[in-house]
Amino acid sequence: MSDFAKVDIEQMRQSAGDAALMLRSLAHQDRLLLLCQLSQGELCVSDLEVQLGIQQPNLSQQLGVLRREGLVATRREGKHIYYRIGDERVLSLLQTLYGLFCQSPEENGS
Amino acid sequence: MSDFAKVDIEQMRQSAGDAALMLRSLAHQDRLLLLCQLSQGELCVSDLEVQLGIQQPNLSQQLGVLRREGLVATRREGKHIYYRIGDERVLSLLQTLYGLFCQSPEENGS
DNA sequence: TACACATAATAAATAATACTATAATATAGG
DNA sequence: CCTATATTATAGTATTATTTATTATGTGTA
Repeated sequence: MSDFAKVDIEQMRQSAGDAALMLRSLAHQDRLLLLCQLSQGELCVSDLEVQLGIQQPNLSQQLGVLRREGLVATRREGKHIYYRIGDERVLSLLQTLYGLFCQSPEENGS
Repeated sequence: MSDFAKVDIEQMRQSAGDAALMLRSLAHQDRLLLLCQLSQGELCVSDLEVQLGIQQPNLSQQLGVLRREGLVATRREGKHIYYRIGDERVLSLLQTLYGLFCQSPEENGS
């Protein structure tokens, strides 16, 4: 409830487009779970596959979405490919979402 | 980078589903703009129509999406229907998004 | 060769968009 | 009251795009 929209409408439109683009990548149960896991550290695909119980091609497809948007980055180590968060803004958003959806209402400081 | 996932995987799945649902409503340029406008105070449909330049039925359709998800609430005053933010979590998210997408990098405290 | 992962190529289902038309509600004028 | 008009919502629809799961195949590494 503070000082949004000191910017003009065209800039707002631009920013809203950018934000919507990122939100679209986040607005997916599995991808959100993936990012949560990765927010705690690097993991390779087979780790994620086990933890989330998603079939490999589907998993790879969702990781591809996140990769193309730059939300995750990768590193190869032998036969494994390790994923990590690749955009700091994702961490900010995850923090906010964690507060809103994963913490019990009592521990809210509002 | 703090203490995500103290919750078990099933709770995470549930929370991720809830969060994804809300994010889907936000992940849309026009709806995001609508919410930004409303974050500064009540507005009626025709106000929004002028400010955003969206045709009335389309606008009403997007408002309907937000209404069904409880993200906005309404109040009738004469012939006009005033919309306002109906879920505090939306304000939190807008704040975060504002910081990430609407402020210049220099004014970031990271 | 076999393992780990990515990509491709679908098919099926679902959703988004822009329209036009019409309905519902409220007020104003006669 | 009755009617007209303004504001908003809903319905119907055609078009297009997106998502999802699958199966198959490709690529890089050991």
